[in-house]
Amino acid sequence: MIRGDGGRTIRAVLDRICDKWTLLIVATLDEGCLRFTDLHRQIPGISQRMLTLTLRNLERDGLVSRTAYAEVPPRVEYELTPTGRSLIPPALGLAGWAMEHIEEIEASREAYGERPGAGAAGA
Amino acid sequence: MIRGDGGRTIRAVLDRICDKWTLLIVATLDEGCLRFTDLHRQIPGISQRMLTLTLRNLERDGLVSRTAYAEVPPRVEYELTPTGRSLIPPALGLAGWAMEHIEEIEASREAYGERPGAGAAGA
DNA sequence: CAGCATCCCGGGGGATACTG
DNA sequence: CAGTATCCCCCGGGATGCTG
Repeated sequence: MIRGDGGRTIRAVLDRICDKWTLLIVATLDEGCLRFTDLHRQIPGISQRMLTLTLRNLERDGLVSRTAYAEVPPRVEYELTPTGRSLIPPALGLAGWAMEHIEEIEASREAYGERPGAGAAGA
Repeated sequence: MIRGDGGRTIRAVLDRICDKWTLLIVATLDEGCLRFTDLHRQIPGISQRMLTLTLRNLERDGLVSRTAYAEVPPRVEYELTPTGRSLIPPALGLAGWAMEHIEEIEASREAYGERPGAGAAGA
């Protein structure tokens, strides 16, 4: 179950992969080998700072491999490791759920606040 | 696929359910109806502030229902809605992955830094 | 018991500028 | 091109205290 041994273990991993960008990067790398700039372009809102940091973490955790080619115009390619690729299916599961339910979630959020009696407790 | 329509839609939902506490709370509520204090105790690290806020968001998004009993010792019960319950399976998928791979992730993290040639680029 | 208000700090993370 | 370093602001989120 999700909470595992008191939630500790799972929390650790969840904290790691559930940040703002990790899943997006992993998902993007599902396409295959990509260079830094490619990733940067394919992931709209990300800053190169966060891209770098997140990639470093992913590399450190063994989910992504980094290959630098010592060429004059530097080229660095990022690719999912087998472990990283194994994250794709469950990530797809979550993404699937997200896509299936986003509309009712947003509808519910709209409705909220119109509540009879709900004091609309500030932001 | 994960990135959906350019990543926008999915990002929205992911940002919502991937925060530090949401999945833990949903997981805990999988047990059934729980009162505020019960939740507070079952989720070790959480502050009542974050518990309240996260519950409010979950309620707002229609994943959790809140029932307040107008009794003298106030009693409020939280329960997963059908939508909320539908999140359990994919969440379990992710949790399963986390449990299966946490060891190699932590091992990989240990190994990192010992890299031959890796300039140990500061923090 | 449930939970809102307030204070306050750390750090997540964007923008910008510089380097190999 | 692929980063790194710096500045700096914002807000996540813990601690505490008060109310119904």
